Amino acid sequence: MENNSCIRKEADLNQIKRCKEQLSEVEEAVGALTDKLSLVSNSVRLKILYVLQAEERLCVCDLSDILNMTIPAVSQHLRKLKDRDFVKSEKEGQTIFYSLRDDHRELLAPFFNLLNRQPEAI
Amino acid sequence: MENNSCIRKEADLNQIKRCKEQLSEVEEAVGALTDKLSLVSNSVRLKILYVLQAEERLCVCDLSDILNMTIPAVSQHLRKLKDRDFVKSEKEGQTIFYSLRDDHRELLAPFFNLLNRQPEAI
DNA sequence: AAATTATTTAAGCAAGTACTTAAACACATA
DNA sequence: TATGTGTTTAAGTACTTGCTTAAATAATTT
Repeated sequence: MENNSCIRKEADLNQIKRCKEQLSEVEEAVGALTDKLSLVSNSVRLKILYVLQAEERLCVCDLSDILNMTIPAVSQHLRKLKDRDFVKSEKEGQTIFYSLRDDHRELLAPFFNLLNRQPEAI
Repeated sequence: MENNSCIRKEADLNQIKRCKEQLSEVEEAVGALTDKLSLVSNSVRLKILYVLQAEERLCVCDLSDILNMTIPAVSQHLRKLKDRDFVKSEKEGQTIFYSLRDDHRELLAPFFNLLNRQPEAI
């Protein structure tokens, strides 16, 4: 990617410059946002977040049953969600309960709202 | 995934049943939402959407220059965005201009708002 | 201490993603 | 009609993802 010879004769160079500047300002924010969205854009993880929002807390075993998935599969999703501060865990005996953290409620709120409407709304 | 023998003795069966029911109601919506989020969760595509929102319209060549990527790489992202009704295209001579569609403005609005704040906001 | 229960971790693999390069296509101009 | 320009398409490939199964860990019960 060096041969930028493609630029049209009629290209608006000011527009291109402006876009580059605008993008450079949000570069970091774009990375932070897509990092989080890539977690939420998985249907299993979105379901986990959705039920946790409704139920306060659930253990790995509960989620495995609810989602009809193996324990390790669920556990691996939970780890990703925990690593990115979407959920927290608390141990009680040998059971580990997961619950939503407040960190990303603002990001998640519009999604939960959409889900609670008709599917056509999306 | 059949051996559901894991269920804890102390499991709240009503809670699990309730969760399953709630999930089955949003099943379709979850699929529709994650389908769209998986597009937006790519930083190149989010940048494309961001500049299109600010600039009304841009051609493939402009975007290639703005993003510092090859033309085919950009074109392939645009196709995905077009297939999912995020953008539309209009031909003018041999140049193809892309612009944002209104279809998913509601989904995108919170992201653009976040990007226009500080990176810490995300 | 041994066995059981709840969970995590690790290795392996099939599928998906995003790029690259080369070729094809469509329109415009010489 | 040949050449150049703007774009798409296709094939190949490196990387990532999300599952599976098996083994490891940790707390509880026998």
